[in-house]
Amino acid sequence: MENYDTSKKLLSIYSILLDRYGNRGWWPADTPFETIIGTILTQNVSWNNAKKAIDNLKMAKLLDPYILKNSELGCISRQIISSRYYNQKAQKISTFVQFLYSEYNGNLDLMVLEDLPILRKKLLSLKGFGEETVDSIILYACNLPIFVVDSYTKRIFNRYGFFSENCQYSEVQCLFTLHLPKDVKLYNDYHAQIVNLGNSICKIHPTCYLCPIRAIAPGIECEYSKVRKI
DNA sequence: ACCCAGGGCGTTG
DNA sequence: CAACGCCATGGG
Repeated sequence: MENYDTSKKLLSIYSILLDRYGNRGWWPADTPFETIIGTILTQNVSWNNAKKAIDNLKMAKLLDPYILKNSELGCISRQIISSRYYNQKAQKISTFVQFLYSEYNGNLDLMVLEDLPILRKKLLSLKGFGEETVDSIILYACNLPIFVVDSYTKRIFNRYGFFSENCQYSEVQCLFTLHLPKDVKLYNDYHAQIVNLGNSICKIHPTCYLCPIRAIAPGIECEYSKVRKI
């Protein structure tokens, strides 16, 4: 937390969101394995669509590493059509469970013991697993401290003037990790609050992602010059 | 009929 | 490396 002002602002924004929306209780899943499947299925699709796909996998008794490892791709993709890009996502699920067995004997508890930077590098090497998905797995399934960045995070905090447009994932991630205490609970709920904000913003104000924060956070100003059409 | 959701990869210039 | 096209559902 080298820059006190930035730390103060970020903590202040979180505090306001927490007061207003309450702890989001992420990730919405029964098990860490379900969380991981969820991170794959929710790529560029609404959670509603991803959730349906997970429910279908459950009903088909497929939501299990061993079962999935021995399932045909078509068998998996049939159950996850609602999640969009279902063929690619079936492949990603298959890729992960094969990785889980080859590296950790199919045991997530062993994966969690891995050194964080090494685990991150290994997961990033899997086809279809980019930074956001990998960090979501590490934070929400492994409960290890890494800050997750998504398009909402970039959009919202860019408009607060925290960084320039078209910034790299790592730049945004550093903003949070350098200025917030390294706390899994905080990382967990902060990202959840941002997503919640992104999901609910349009209902509050159709043209400005910042207004809800601004409305509840006097003193933290929205840069309207940067506001464009959603 | 639009629009866009809790991305990532491969291919261009 | 940025700017695309591609993948290919469902709710508003």
